Amino acid sequence: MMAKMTIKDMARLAGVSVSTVSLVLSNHGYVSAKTRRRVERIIAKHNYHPRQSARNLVSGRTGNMGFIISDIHLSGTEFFYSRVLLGAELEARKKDYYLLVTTVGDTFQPPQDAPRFLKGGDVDGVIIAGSVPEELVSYIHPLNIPYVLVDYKHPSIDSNLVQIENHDGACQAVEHLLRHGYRRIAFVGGSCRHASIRERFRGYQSALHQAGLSEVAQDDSLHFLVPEETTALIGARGINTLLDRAVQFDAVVCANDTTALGCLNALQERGLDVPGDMAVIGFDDIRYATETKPLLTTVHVPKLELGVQAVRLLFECLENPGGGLYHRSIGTELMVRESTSRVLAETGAAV
Amino acid sequence: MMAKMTIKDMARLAGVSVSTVSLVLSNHGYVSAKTRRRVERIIAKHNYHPRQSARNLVSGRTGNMGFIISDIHLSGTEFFYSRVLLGAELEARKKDYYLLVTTVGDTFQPPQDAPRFLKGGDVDGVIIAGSVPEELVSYIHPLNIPYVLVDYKHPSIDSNLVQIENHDGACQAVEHLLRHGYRRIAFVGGSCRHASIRERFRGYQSALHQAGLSEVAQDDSLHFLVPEETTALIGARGINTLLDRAVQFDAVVCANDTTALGCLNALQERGLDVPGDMAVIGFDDIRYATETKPLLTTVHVPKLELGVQAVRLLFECLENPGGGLYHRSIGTELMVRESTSRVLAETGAAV
DNA sequence: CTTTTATATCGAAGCGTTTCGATACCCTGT
DNA sequence: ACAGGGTATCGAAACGCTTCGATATAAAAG
Repeated sequence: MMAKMTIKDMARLAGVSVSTVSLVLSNHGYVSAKTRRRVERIIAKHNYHPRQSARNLVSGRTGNMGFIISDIHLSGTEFFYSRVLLGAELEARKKDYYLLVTTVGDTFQPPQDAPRFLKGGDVDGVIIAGSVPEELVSYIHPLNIPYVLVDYKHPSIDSNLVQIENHDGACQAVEHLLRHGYRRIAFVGGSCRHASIRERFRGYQSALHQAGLSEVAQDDSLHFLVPEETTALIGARGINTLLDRAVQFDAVVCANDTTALGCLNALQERGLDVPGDMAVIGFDDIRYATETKPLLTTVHVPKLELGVQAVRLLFECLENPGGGLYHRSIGTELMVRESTSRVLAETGAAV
Repeated sequence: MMAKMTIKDMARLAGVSVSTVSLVLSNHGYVSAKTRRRVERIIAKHNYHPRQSARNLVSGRTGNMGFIISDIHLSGTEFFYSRVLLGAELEARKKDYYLLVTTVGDTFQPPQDAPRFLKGGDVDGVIIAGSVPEELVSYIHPLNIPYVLVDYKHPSIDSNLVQIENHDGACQAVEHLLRHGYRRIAFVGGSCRHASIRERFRGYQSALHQAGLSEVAQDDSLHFLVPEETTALIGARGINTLLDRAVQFDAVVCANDTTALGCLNALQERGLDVPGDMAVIGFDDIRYATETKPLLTTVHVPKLELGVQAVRLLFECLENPGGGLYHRSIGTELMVRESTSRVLAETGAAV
């Protein structure tokens, strides 16, 4: 169609200088109301938009932020990080930033596998969502580019962090079960190398301690923890393992919802009723939690909010360079649904 | 740390002109082996990388492609489009392109809701994954910017397309069921406004026709189709509706795996055995298909490949402007697992 | 009525690249 | 010995924008 309009064209058409048009655009210096109107009309009429690359060139910033996620997390396990991405996008959009999304595999060779935007300096900051190879963090850290980790933590490097209150969430879960009369509470989960999962397990333990049930908290025959990525299969295997051990338990806290789904299936298959014979509680509140039978009681994690806060935090780093590290904790909320309502069910029956 | 290195610094350090460094970088004109080596050493030593915005400014291109996906698809339903995104990213990376990811809601008001990168001309092309508001396509189409639709089609506007061979896939599914002796085959699905789902339904019908079972293909009491987005709940509702109609059927083809999961759950709850009493077959081959009990037989859709092809197609458009429209069809593959293996099960029992 | 001060506009430099001639060299072939 | 062509290098313009003075006018202050 027509050639690309530039700021020069706008200036010519409006009968003013290029600088004036720029001032109108940026709302910076002095421009008379009359001139401003005229320029704005011309701009609107020709649907002119400044070229970002030109702006970037002079401003030195890029207007981009990198979003790194492991390929497994993006598309392999659950919707969790997609929602974090969505939240980040929405927030970045507000500040007119673009998200450059890239993925990393589970191995990471420093120079080759590094996202291009890091080498090229094409981003002003980076968000890393979920667990990634440690080497990635070690690589980025000395790069002197602001970055924030979401739901992940490097074992030795201190970074900007947006975290879930996993400990507290797991406590809520256990306390809920205790309130409903469950006492022998098991824990099932995969991915125990992930800090979040470990925190959940600790939260589970400390809530039991608090309640004077230390023998349950300590009883490893009630705990199924494996290093593999969490899948429904892991959950099923966990439940079956515990049941085959012939230990007594009447409830199970799962490391996340995916695991819980596996538990639900396995229990159903073995003819056990949930929540009649056994309560099941998840963590994350992914969508399937509301599509199971029975509906899954779980600890809701505000995933969008994680993304939003990550972006906000990153902006704070940008505006305040050398301002130390920030940590942000995002609270959880217990969603009571059907998989734990033994008491409610009984009450219901009594009515 | 140290200030940003520029091409000038490299030139100075290597004792050559800026243009020579540029020539080395781009591998274009004549550079003596000796000079090239020297320049390359300096570049490597200082870890210099050309600023993308400067390059873009002069080249006129942006090095970005837009990736638009509805927020529902990104994080609401299934992993399907996340994998398309992943495939697209991997392919774009090969050509040194960045993906600018953005989402659209289910309503779309032309100027305000339009992705910024479209207005600002910050992308060289656009990929649209999954169904989006029609207005989005109407908006982009006249913009004179190459775009390709993945697994979606505007009702009246002709676009570059990457499509799934839905019709064929559904035929494969039905033929598989027929081979295994199933005859009264139902169809359950949501989102029937989506072209892909409709094609699957048509494929289902035409395979039945081929087999001389037109009365099944035409019998609407065997078909459950609703306009809502597909969820497991829809699948459960579908199965229950059909069963409550008291029509005879021994197999069900689902519009996608999510629906199939709902069917599986509902059937189990009603005490029906799969595949003993009823075969269930899905479409898409999402990860949960391999985590159900029984494992779900389904039509595999190569999701990564959809993304890869979309990017390739977009590049063809870029290299060949005004070269007409391209259509690409991606084939499917039947994954026979447990939910349809009545014959195999019988055989197994007989052994 | 002159001196400040605030307001309005503009020209030009500069951001970091690529690319288009221009220049200079060294061979070859005649 | 000289035209011509391949090789090697460079200077300068251009890409589209922001921003820093400079200049000019009008309003406020002395």
